[in-house]
Amino acid sequence: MIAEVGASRPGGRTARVRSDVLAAVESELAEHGYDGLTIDAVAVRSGVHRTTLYRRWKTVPGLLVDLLAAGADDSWEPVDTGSLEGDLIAVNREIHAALTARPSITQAVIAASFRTTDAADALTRFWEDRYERTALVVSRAVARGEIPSGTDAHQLLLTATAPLYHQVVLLRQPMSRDQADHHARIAAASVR
Amino acid sequence: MIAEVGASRPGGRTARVRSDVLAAVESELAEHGYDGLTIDAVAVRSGVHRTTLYRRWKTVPGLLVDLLAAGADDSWEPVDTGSLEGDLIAVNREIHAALTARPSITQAVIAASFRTTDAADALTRFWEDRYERTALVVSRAVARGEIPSGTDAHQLLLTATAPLYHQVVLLRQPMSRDQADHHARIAAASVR
DNA sequence: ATCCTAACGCAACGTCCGTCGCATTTAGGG
DNA sequence: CCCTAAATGCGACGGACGTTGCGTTAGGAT
Repeated sequence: MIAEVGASRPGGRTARVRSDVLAAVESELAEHGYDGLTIDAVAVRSGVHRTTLYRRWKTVPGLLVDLLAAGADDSWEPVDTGSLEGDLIAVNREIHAALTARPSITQAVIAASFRTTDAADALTRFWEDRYERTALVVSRAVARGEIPSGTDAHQLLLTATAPLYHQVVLLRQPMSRDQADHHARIAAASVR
Repeated sequence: MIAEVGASRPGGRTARVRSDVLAAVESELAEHGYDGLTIDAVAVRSGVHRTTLYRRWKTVPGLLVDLLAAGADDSWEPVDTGSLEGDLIAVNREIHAALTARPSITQAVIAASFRTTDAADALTRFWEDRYERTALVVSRAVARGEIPSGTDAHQLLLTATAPLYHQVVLLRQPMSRDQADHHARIAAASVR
């Protein structure tokens, strides 16, 4: 439904159609925002027929999920700054950048996740993967002897990252990079 | 558009229609969830005509906003437990209850806020009001001498409450009351 | 008790959205 | 180079959604 993995005919026109469509989605998103995102508009802009969009992506959330998948880096790892606090700050700055980008694909997918269970599941899986990978900063800190070995990685990452998401996505208020750093420091200090 | 404040004829049938409709919204929400919530279904269940719903509430998000307004307590105040940590735990438990209720009106309004700017604005105003009132726990703690007077109330409340919202609403994973308490304690400890 | 009009009920209409059947193109293998 | 089937293009259809004009009901004031 989403990925072209294992598709029987992934090359040539099919791939071209996909990239055209996803590019159109991003442009439409930038111009009209999520609530103004329409399958028809994407079809017109991309030059791909409506029916094809309905067949391959079904819904607007489906388009955004695929856009997220196309942009996801399978080899992503949290940067190693040499300290837990530094690592958490780096993580928060990445999230900050993703949420304040124009258009923010992350924010669009979040919005989409409230409309179809498919999108909700895709986003949940994406985040589970990301939080799992990010847990590396905790095990590195344990290895350095910065924090005790029993530390709950997820709770720690939640303390660091949740305020950022909450402030920007749900409270819909701006958050400066300094504030994002601040919450990373609080999280780092909470486990010392 | 939303509130009946200052309406020219708020009594009798009009009020009855409103409560019938809002009750139907809650029932439909419980049975079919937010994405299954339809104006037509609410009309049928409530016995109120479609046209009336479109005229008074316009959209599904409009219905949910009014439901939120109807349930909002204008005299709400955070409970005073005698300590900052206790107060924050109490706040988090209220949020926890609101998010895990079935149906959770809060979650439904959050979903609605991604569809219309009206709903987004209403939710933002609601939360601004709540966070402002909740800042009382911070000033009480300052008065007690628990924390320094320059403490940023919003950042502190963000540290305490954001993990709860993030885990349940965005990550869509369960959060125990103990975990909610835990994050309240971290927040309290972060300003000592 | 009577009147006025806000609020509601009702039916019909137009539009938008998603689907379906069929024709056409083209990727990928023989 | 040809053949097959997957993928796309195309037009039309049906249904859901929101709107509009008009008639009816009932709240609130005189």
